[in-house]
Amino acid sequence: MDFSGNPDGVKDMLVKIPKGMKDVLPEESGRWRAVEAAMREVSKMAGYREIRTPVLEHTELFARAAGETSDVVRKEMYTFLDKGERSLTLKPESTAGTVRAFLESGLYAQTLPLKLYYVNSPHFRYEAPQSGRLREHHQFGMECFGAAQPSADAELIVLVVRLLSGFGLKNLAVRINSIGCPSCRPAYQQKFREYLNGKLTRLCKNCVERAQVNPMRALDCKEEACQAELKDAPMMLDHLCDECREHFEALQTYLTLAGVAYTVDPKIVRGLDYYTKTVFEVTTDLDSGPLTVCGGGRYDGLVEELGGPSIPGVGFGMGIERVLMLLHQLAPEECLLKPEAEAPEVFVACLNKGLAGNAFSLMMDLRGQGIRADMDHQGRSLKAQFKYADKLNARLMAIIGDEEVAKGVAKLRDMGTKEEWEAALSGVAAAVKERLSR
RNA sequence: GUGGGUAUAGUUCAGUGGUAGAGCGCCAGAUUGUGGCUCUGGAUGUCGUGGGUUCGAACCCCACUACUCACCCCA
Repeated sequence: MDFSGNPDGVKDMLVKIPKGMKDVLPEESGRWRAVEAAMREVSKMAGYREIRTPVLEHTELFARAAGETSDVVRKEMYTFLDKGERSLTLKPESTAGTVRAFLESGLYAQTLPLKLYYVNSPHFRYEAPQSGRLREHHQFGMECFGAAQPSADAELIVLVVRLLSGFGLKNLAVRINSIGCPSCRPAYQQKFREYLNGKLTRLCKNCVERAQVNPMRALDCKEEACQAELKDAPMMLDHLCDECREHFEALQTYLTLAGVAYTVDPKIVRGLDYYTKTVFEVTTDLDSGPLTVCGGGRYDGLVEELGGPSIPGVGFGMGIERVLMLLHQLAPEECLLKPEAEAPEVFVACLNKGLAGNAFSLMMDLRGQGIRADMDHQGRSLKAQFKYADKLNARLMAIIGDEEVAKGVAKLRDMGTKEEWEAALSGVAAAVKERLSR
């Protein structure tokens, strides 16, 4: 690439992807399509249907849904004013937009539950990028509206586990918790806040702040000192109301019925304020520590919070980049994800440029009959065409020289076995299909 | 926001003051109708940017920028 005509520095901006963004190159895109296809398939099997919501929403929507005190809203949103002075935000998560669409389109007036999924939904968070954490990432997510029963929570968790293990992923841990509901959480929060207030001098700066705005966040603080102080802290699980406790117990019964292993982790609280009752995470252990692949929970108050009727919801989000990252670490024989074949089935070569037209016609004929075919566009020598075809991983070659043209045939070569034979031009497609089916 | 690390060919990187290097990749030839292997040859660099020290800087010093990892938080 020649930038000699550009002033200094232009190259850096012009041919430079913005921070935290990533291109999906052809090398990778097949894997993306394969995981997306699997996600669509499991969704369909469970009666979930696809929804696509815009990348932009009104800033207020996320502030109301995620909660003003959440880190996402406080410091990680991509927010800007458009030309009409409206504050818009690139979505940091998809539940809020899904609820908005659910309400705005009147979907709640239809038969419930309504089960929705999205796949490859782009999300943006303005934060320092690092391994497994980009500013733009993509999520597969499922949301179920109007299902108050714990079987709906369990359905999602089981589906996630089966999806991921279907890819060949192992060492996945399902962790669940209940963070109560408006009838039991406030009393607990008061109690917990009082506990924290007695320890303020020994907690980290963040936890002191949390004690005021959102005390339960202190539970998953990574500071060892804080964890030590929290050892005897009151836990939400011990303060659930009857309804929440029964819900949580039933969820565990369903998971057991499905044969899904899980652990109860009373310290999972999640970063979004809208969750009620069930919260869960699916994590995997990397050298660098645990990595959350999927997180979700129940949000029975969210639809109402956003101005709709009182309709319960439950859902999750799964980071597609993270799933792909884990698949990448698997040994080839462990990875059960099979991207579709893209290599040419036939590469059409010609002996000299004068025969390029014949090769072109044959290639087009093969494509018309559903065969992936390719040819050289650089005027390469025959030898170089072989090398090129080899690079492309072509299964067969069809060679056209002056002799072949005179006889009205093409010479076929199996690139694996080196076998060669002739086929009449009109019968090349049939010969190729016969060979490929072996 | 806080703290590390890195920046040299298309790419991965070596090079600790004195001629700009290697592997891989790319192109060509050995093999004028045949790929993978081998051998031979070839092209490709303002050594991130700006300043300083020095007879001399890719190398030492300062600043800046970018990237990257970790913390925080999350998918």
